[in-house]
Amino acid sequence: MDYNFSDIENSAREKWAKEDIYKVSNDTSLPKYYVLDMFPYPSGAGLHVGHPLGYIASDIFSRFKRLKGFNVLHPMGWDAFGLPAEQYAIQTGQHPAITTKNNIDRYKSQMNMLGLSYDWSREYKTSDPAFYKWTQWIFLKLFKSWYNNKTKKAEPIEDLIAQFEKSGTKDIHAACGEELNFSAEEWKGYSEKEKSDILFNYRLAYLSEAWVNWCPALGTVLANDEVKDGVSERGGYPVERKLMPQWSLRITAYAERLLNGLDTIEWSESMKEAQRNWIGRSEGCSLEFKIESGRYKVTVFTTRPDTVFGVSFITLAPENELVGKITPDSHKAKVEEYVNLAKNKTERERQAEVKKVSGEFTGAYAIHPFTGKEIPIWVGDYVLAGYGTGAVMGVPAHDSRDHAFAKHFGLDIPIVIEAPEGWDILKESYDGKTGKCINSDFLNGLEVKEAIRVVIEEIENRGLGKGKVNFRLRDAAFGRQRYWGEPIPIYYKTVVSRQSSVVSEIPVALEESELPLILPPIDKFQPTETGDPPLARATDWKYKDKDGKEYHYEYTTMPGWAGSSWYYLRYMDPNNANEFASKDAISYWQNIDLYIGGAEHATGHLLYFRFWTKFLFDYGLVPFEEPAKKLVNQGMIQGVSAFIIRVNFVWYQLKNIDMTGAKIPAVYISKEVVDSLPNNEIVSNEIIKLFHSSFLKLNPKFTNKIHEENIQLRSYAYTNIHIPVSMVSDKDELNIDMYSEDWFAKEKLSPTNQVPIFFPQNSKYICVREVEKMSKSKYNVVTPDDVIAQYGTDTMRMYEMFLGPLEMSKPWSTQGISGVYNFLRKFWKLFFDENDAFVGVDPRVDPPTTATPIDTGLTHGSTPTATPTPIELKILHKTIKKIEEDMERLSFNTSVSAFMICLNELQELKCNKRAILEPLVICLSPFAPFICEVLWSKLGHTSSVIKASYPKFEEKYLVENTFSYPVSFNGKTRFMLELPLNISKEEIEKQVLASEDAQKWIKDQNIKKVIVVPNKIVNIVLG
RNA sequence: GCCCUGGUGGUGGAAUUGGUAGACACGCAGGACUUAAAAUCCUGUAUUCAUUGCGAAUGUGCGGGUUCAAGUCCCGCCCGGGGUACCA
Repeated sequence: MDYNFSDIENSAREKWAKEDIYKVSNDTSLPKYYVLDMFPYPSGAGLHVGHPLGYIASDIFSRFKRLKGFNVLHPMGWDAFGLPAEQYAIQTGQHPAITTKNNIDRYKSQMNMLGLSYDWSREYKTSDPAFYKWTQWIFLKLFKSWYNNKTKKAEPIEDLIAQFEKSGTKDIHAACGEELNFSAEEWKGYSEKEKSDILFNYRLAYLSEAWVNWCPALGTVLANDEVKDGVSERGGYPVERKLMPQWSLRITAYAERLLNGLDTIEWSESMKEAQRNWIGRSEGCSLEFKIESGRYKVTVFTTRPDTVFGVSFITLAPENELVGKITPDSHKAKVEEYVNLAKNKTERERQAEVKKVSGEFTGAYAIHPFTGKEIPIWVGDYVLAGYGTGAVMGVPAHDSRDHAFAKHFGLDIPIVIEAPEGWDILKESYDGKTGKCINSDFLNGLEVKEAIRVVIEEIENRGLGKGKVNFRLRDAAFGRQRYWGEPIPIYYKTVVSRQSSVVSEIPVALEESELPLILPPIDKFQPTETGDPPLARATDWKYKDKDGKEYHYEYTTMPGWAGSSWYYLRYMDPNNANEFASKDAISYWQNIDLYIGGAEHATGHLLYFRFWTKFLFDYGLVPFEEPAKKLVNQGMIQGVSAFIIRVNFVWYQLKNIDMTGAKIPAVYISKEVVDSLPNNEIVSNEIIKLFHSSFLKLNPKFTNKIHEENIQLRSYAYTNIHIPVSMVSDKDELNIDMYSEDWFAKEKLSPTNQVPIFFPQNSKYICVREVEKMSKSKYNVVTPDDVIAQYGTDTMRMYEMFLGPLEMSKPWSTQGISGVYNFLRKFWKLFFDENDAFVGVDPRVDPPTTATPIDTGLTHGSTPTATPTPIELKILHKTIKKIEEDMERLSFNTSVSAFMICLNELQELKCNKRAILEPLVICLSPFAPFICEVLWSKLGHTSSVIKASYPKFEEKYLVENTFSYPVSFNGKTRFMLELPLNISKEEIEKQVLASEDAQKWIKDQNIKKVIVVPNKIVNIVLG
């Protein structure tokens, strides 16, 4: 009986569907284990071969944990809100909900094809009101909270209001936008609008005028992590800086906890580092400089207060409010011109001009707090408005940017640190190097580290500033001028101010009972003519109060990362209408034990979902501070693209069609062309750019082939590569001719269903191979569908694991897939005898004598007739142990090879004993569930192999009484010597030295030393 | 620039705590079966030299070092991948 993967898959699928095998219960006494994949945004392209890498790994691990007796939560859902669906809607008018649904269906069928063991009864999509009700609910919770720096947690805003009413801002240590000072009386005197504005300074979800990343092409605001190199991550459109009212989340309040929490979780070092850098904690102090005129003062933040005597100027950010206030009339025109110029620059221009020094003298001077000297105040766009105080003290001798600035404008460069050797004091910053203060009054002679401590003390004593910790992390922009997202549950109440009778709007939160605020239908997805977000188009979408008065809702929607910030909790209790998840469900499942997903979410999702978890923790809504104990980032499977540049093609008409009904064209490359391919065909990006106008990009199958064939150019003759006709559609430009069938005859090739593209000997071309992220626009996408159709799911699963370590990125290639396929075929054959019947395995004897853990669901018999030999048992238990160890460190590639080794050895012994093969089927089942399920039932089990128990490893079968010692001389291994295990070091040494082989190597040389490491090695040092 | 990663045969990769480098697989070469091909099976396969057999030397990006012993640890470089970028 041959290995027929499609029959096998069908029969296994049928069985699982009947038993609803992946259903997970919350109500169990078993220990829990939570394995989660980052849920995907279902894009139009479907899954490509890169997606399953993580899914397969987590699936194998889940199945393994189940065999080990855990109740495993392994769910999947959909991150359904997002930009692409809306962009598509704008272009086509098709509602994003429809596109999204179609895409989800496609994804789901592909996932099922991969045999992923998700409990689909827990599936949801973030765009479903039953789900986003709770996203809105958490938003409201944030809106109604402030962060108390004293208790280090979020607290209800009512408590803060109560304190304001009692004693104003006295003794309040809150995370806030700016430090405010008012008394209880003042607070009580404020208008409703003023109170609302003040509270926004403290709320964790707040509305404020903020500099945002505005993307005109997308018509929306983007978060910092959605902007790359000054352009939008999605689409690559230019991004500008714009001041506008903006919903934000006060993630900065959690900066310290987000940073410290990293030490408690098992994430890769690079991931933690990326988050640490993004949070960017730096210690230093604030320092005030009085301005000459006396009315104003500048506060700077510095990490190097020890260099305070080296300050020769102060620079303000162009956006700093002080600029307008302190600039004397004599300098006003020039300064304003500069400020406007700087403000109007796009992010990209600003970044591109990083190395260009620009600035303007304000005409104002500050007084040095220690020397009393006058210091000129400048404006410069190298100072960022959003970081620290938007002002820096210029220490040109010890900071490279200040140095460049001073040099450019001819300012003084006083040296205040003695440069130790190896430290280019003008160019490099201080990073743990040592140096002593000079020309610094009371700091003279002190080490940098010590000087920082002393000077901060002095600054604090004189009331000039205080030691401070600054974070690079900014609050997260939370509003998008978009339709396809969660509506923000806020409406705007109009109020008339008592004093001025000015009408203003106050944002008011919906009541919990009014949730969800449902996304209304709209006719067009563009912004309105007045520039309002698309939601302003919604008709009959108003908040009505008790008196029937109508107010408009917030028009912006939540960003893509809102739903994903808490989604992992919903799987625990997905249909709960009263809570985001019940307390019982959360306390059973706890946080994620293993989280698998792409590393590209390092500073986005992975930071936000830690933030939301900590927030929920503060209210006792979840009993843990970190959402994921262990995180593994699967590597990216890259696409390979080939570029054929300046080439003449010869075209052959399609004749046949393949089994799916599609025409399969192919490409032939002549021997001459291949022979002349440069060995190193990977040309740098520079060349690609140079030829950008004249190359044709080819489909990945073609590319893989080029990749493979180049390796073996010597024996290379011809290759045929499938290539979609659409890919060569610009054939006119490529001078493509029909080619005759004679040519095929001559070349001994079959022209059936092939479109040959011929590279004549004299054509000029360059072939370039490029490895990059798979993307539809790059024509380098390979879907798992084709691979599965050809080799089956079990092969696909094992092959993706066999490619290499999970975390490593690698280009996709099917080179080597036959190794895995052959393995499964041979494994299958092990169960059948020469007559192709499933009698190869010995039957069991009726009636059962003893119960063993592996005979769950057995219909007949229990004791195998054939007794396994010690060597067979050794092979089995060696494998059981190895797989278990590899699982612990998620080393799936080595487990696959362990199975191969095991099979090779059993094949050698022609072993077909039930006692060996039955446990092996269980071990292999997480990797190749289909074949194992079918073999399992052929072995006589009625229940699924999924319900089996992982075989118990028995050390006793591996015990050896001899060890084969490698004996080396001066570190070089010369021969092996088999010795008993239980003899002493001295005895080993004696026996080794006495051996014939050793004598041959020693001859008359002097033995200096003999190192014996029991069970490892013997090394003899001669000389 | 800074931070993180990685660099091992023709290829993907293995070597888990410093202890036989190259497991496993692909590819390739030779052989068996076959009219032939495919499939399958067997043998070989790091490099160089030697080859009648035995062998020998070199070898984990480069240069040093520690050690009886280094792919693994230390110092200094080079190259690839990812992140970040006036963060004071």
